[in-house]
This record gives sequence, structure tokens and C-alpha cells, in this order.
Amino acid sequence: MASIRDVARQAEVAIGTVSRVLNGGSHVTDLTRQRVQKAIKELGYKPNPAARALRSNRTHLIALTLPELTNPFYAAIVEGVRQVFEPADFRLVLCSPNSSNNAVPQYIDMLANRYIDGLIVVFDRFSAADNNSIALFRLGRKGFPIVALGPGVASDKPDFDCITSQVPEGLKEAMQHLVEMGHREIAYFGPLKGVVEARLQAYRTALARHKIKIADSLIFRGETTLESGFSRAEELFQRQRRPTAIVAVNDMVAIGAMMALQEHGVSIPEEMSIVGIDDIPLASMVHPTLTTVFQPKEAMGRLAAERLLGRIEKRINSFSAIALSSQLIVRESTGPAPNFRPTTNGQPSAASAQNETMGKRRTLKVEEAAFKDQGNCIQRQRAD
Amino acid sequence: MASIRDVARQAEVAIGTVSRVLNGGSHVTDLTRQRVQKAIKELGYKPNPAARALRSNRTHLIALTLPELTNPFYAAIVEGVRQVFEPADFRLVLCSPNSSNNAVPQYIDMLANRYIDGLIVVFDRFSAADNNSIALFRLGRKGFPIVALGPGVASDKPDFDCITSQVPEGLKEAMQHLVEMGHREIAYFGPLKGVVEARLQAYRTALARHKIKIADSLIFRGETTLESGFSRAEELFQRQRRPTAIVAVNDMVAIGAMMALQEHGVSIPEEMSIVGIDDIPLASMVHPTLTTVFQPKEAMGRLAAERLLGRIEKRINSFSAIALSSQLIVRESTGPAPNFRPTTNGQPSAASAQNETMGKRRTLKVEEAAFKDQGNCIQRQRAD
DNA sequence: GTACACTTTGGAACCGTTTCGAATACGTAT
DNA sequence: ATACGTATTCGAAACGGTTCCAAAGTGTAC
Repeated sequence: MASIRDVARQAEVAIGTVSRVLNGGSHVTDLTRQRVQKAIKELGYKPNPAARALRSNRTHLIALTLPELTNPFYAAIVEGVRQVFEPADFRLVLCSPNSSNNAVPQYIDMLANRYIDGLIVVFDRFSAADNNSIALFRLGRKGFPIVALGPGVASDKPDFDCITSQVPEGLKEAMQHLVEMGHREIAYFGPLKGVVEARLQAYRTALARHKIKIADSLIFRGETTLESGFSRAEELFQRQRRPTAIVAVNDMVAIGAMMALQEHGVSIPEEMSIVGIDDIPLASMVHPTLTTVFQPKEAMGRLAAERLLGRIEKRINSFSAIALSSQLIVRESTGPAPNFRPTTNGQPSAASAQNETMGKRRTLKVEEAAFKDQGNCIQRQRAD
Repeated sequence: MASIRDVARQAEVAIGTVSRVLNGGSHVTDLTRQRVQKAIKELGYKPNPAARALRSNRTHLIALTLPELTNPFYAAIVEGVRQVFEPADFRLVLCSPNSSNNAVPQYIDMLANRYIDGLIVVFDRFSAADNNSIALFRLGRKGFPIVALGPGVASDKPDFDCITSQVPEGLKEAMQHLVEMGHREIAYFGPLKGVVEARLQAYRTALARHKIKIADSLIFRGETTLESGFSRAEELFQRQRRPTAIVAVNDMVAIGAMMALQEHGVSIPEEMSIVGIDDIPLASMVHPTLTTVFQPKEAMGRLAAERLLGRIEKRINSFSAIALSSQLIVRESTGPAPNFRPTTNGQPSAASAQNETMGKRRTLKVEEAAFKDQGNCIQRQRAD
């Protein structure tokens, strides 16, 4: 394998000159530059990244920890991150959790040990106050480039950037939407703890605002997977009384629930309305299409990547907590509750009036593209 | 940051001695070893991976390219790979395709440029004869540690190991299963080209063996995603005549199809039988549970990792094409075709006899665990 | 022709390991 | 006490880049 010395010999210049051609290239005549580039091409020379990393303290490697691989929400974030780091000539390392342990410790380790130049941590459903986070805070304080990313990461005084989206606000809209259509028994499917706890909290707050009693029996504890949504929905059929709507912690859970309901012949939204969160591609492809709280996933990924790159290149040295805007997208999976008649309509509600021909639900067409590239609501910022 | 010199000074030994304690540790007295280890702990010393990589030509980094992130099939493979590389103190880099380009080129590059010590390429649905593969073959010939992994990777004379599973054989069983239950119009959902082409071929061969005409109208070209399965199944409803069974290129497609069918009120398997391939966890959780061709995913990952590790450590220097066994798992999503009566039964077939009470389908209980850790059918092998 | 400023190039030092030949310490046989 | 073999330990030389300082080259003004 050709080294920089071979190139220097071939081009009849000093190794320092070759290095200068390689990086930036200032203070080199065109003539010598061409000679060097010719030699590089002839020898098929590629700089040794280990040597480079050793001398410059830059591995040009970024890690991105993901709580799970199979949720398309994360795929969109990865895409956004990549859009920033690929042009900057950084390589991206994806880290998923082991079967036994969480993904984070291993990659905290990689950061502390200079395998990677920076770390984007996508917090999972577990508490942000666990051991990993403590290690993360410590590294952040020491100045390692870290960005936290995810649904509802909350930290009062972060030692790194926190990028999130305003899901609770979007969820508030969603609850409003359901209540307006007469839903009073609204179930929640999802974890009770961790970074998505804010969603459950938003659900509760919204119910309280509308003076609807919060029934623990309507809160279904589960994971964030399709499977979990499926099995929670199955549980509904062991009950004598069912809710009229389900709010799911994310789209995968919502779609899992839809699958189970449709299998049992429950028609959506006539008999049951369903709301998801994320707006993954699948949400607009299933039938009925899924009403969901849009998150600007790629924009979150891009923003996280830009902040991280800024820290690595020492352009940025303040920490921000940034929340991108999030908004309800009404599609086909939500409709009026069974028996619901608008209050302006004085008729008594028919006993079990739901059927295929019942008045078609209002379908707001939201301009989705408008969200795709925005989101710039900086909430807090503090100096370095 | 403490370096090996700091440790040597603190422990009052030479740096070479510290290095020996770090690696293996032969030719060191217990006393000095303890002194060194004490110093390492006191200083919080961690070897610099860049320096290590530079000197030893080992980055201790392995890349694994995945065609897509969201299919659980790949998650299982990742898990198997990890089981081998984590104990060996290698770090795993996951690579997913960009929105614009394939994942492979970037990571071929990483291998050629010594960012990583080895590469496991999971071939995607695209042809194995494209540009990437050619670059891969070249690197393989040059002796870079590479293992190819995936459903139906075929190469007569590989310059690296190829790990696959005998899906065509399993699919043959599945077709047999369907034909025995009276199915004559069996659709295929999946890509027509690429490494999964062997599946379509197996489907065709099986039909031919049973003297069933192969109708192009029953071959539904699609992707390998849930969405694709969903939309192909939707297309069925635009036809006046539908098949009685669907064979899908993988479980995600099969489950997508199930979703669409159930939404339209088609009961499975009474009106439509469905067969998947892979046996992802979801397959045994949906209702009805999915009949599928099991692939030993973790075992494939482990085997690929072991071969790769062997090459990296220069223990192995031959190339093998290894196919692990794959087998049909019959669950609930397949049953007798509508109108089907076993030939031993002389009764004329009733006009549209399918209903809930119709004779329960035969349900083979396959001992799944038996597959989990085996699969050792070496097909071809050639010396270095 | 000489002094001076400025650009380009050369060459050495350094980054933090591993490795290997040389040096030392130690134990045993003579 | 001396010689010798073996088990440890030392210390220097890589590995392949980047960076910085000094040297050389070039052009302009006097």
C-alpha cells in the first residue's frame, strides 16, 4: 500500500508538500499540485485514516445510537443526519441496542476513547435519568461533542444540545380533534415511563381540560412496537365495554392496533378512531390512512447533525434545547364517535347508528410539505 | 489524556512493559503486572485506538451493510453478528443505504481505505452482478476479509465466503403444502430480479412439477416491504378473479398483504392462504399466525461473523459457499382452498362452502427451536 | 547589484502505540 | 567464584500522517 512518502518520491517533492496538496492546498503552485496529484493517481494512494486520526485527533467517524432498528421513524432521522455528515466527509456509524444491553454504554465508551469524534444519542423510551445518561452528562461537561435527540428529551440544564419536537402540542390538537367529534372514552397505548412520558402527560392534561374523567383502565401500558399495539388492541376484546378512540404512542403501535381491530371486524373510524404519532411513510399508505401527529424527522436529524458538526469544528460552543414544531395531520382513521350528533343538531342520538353510510368524516387536507423543511422554534439557550 | 508513557512513568517501568501487560501479558511478573495495572487505573488510561490501528494495522472495527433498516430479518442477523464480535472486542458499524445510493460503495471504500478490518455485505434485492459486486469481488481477490450474506446469494467461484439459507427448498415444501390443500391459483408477491430471484424460480419450478400452469397475471412484481405487500394485495380487488393463495417474498410483504385483505373483510385462511418467508418475530404474533419458511437468521449472522473473524485473524484462508437449512413452519394463515375436498372423499364439492365452521386445517406443529442453532450444510468449498 | 518582503518547498519533530533485538537479572551447575 | 541458560525488562525504531520552522526561490524597489 502506497504511503505519503512513496507519493513524495514519485512526484519528487517533500512529504509536507503532498500533505498540503491533500488538505486545503494553499501555498502550493499549480505545477507541483498537478505533479503530486498525478503521482497520487498513479500509485492509487489513499491516506491512512489511522495515521491521520493519530496526528490530528479526528477520526471523521460519528456514531448515532438508535433505540431500535425497525421503526421507520429512526430511518428518517438517520437520513437527515446523513445529509449533513456525508458532504462533510464524515462517516456514520449506526448503533443499535444489543439483545442484552442498551446501545448507549458501548458508544459512550467509543466517544470517551476517541474512536469517534461525536455522538448523537437518540433517547429511547427508558428514563433519561439512568446510568447511561449520567455518563453522558459527564462527557458532555468534559466538552465531548454530543447531541441528544428524540421525542420529548427534557433536561433543564443540559451539557449538550437537545433536539426534540413539540409532540405534546400536536397531541393536544389531536385530543381536541377527538373530543370535538364526540369521543369521551379515549384509550392511550404506550409506555408509562421514559422520554415518551410527556405524551401520556399531554393526553391526561387534555382530558382534564375537557373535563373528562381520566380512567386508569383506559391507559394500556405497552412498548413502542407494532407487536405491542397489536396485543394491546387484542386486550380490548376481553372487555365488556370498549373505548371509542385510541391514541397511540407512535404510528407503529397505532398500525398494530388497526391490524388487530380489523381482524376482529371492527371498522375504522366508524366504530373506533385511531391516532398515531410520528407520521411515518406507512401512515399514509395503510387503509384507512392514519391520523397522526407529524414530527419533522429529517429536519430533526439534520439539525442534530449540524449542531454536532458545529461543536466538532468548534464553531458552536453554546448548548441549546431546540423543539421543532409538530402538528396534527388528520386523515381517515378518525371520525365521529358512534352515537355522536353535533350539538347544533337537536335530534336524539340513534341507538347504534354507526354504519358504512354514516356521514363521511371531515377530512382536513394538511399541506404536509410545509412542515418538511421548517421547524425552528428555539426554546431555551444558554451560554457555554 | 494519559498516554502509555504516563503509565510507564507512574509504574516505573518501560513503555514496552506496559504494552505487554495490555496485550496478552506473557513475559511479565505478577508484581510488575500489578504495578502497571494500578497505574492504569489511577490515571484512567485508555489506549488510543488510532495509534493502535496505525501500528498494528487493525482498527477493530467491522462493518455490516444492510439493504434496509426496518425489516426485522436484518435485526436478527445483526444480533447474530454481534454475538461473535462483541466478545472478540470488535466494534460493529451498521451501514444502511442512503436515500440516493446503495449502502455498499461507501463501505467498500472504508474497507479498501483501512477504516475497517472486515465487511459483511448483506446483499439486497438488486442484482449481485452490479458495479458494487464487481468492486467487492476485486477486493475479495486482493485478500480483504469479506463475507457475503443473504437470501440466495449465488456465485460460482466466490472470492469470499457466501452464507445463505436453503430458502428455495423451504419454499418447495410450502408450495407442496398449498397444492396438497387444493390450491391451484397461487400468486407470488415480490421482486422479479436480484438475489431473491431464486425464490420466484422455486415458485415456478414447484408449479411446473405439479403440472400447474404458470400465469404471469399471478406474479405481482413488488418490493420487500410491508407497504408493497399491502398495495399488491389491494390490486387483487380490481380483478374479477382472485387466486386462493399468496406466496410472499418475505414476511413483511405477507403481513402487509394480510392487512389489506382483512381490511376488505377477506378471511384468512378460509378465503385466502398466505405464506411468508423469514419467520420474523411478528409472524407468530399476528392473527392468524403466519405460515412461513424459517430462516436461521441469528445462526447466519453468527456464521458470517465467525468466518470473517477467522479471515481477519488469518485462521481461515479458504472460501466457502455455505447454505444453512431452511424449513417450512405451518401456522394458521394457510388452509384448504375454497371448494377443496380431499380426493379420497367422493362427495361433489359444494358451491361456496367456505365458512368459519369448515373443517379446521391441519396444523403441523414444528419444533422451531430445533432450527435455531443448527444449519450446517456446506455446499461447495474451494481452497484458497 | 543588493536589500527586503513574500511565496513556496524541504525536512524534522511529533502523535501513541507495538515489536523486536539487546541488556539485565536471576537461578543453577560446575 | 564463574559460566551459562532462561525469564524479564528496557529502549529504540517503526507505523503514516500533520504541522511548523527554516531554507530556498521569486519579484520589487532602491
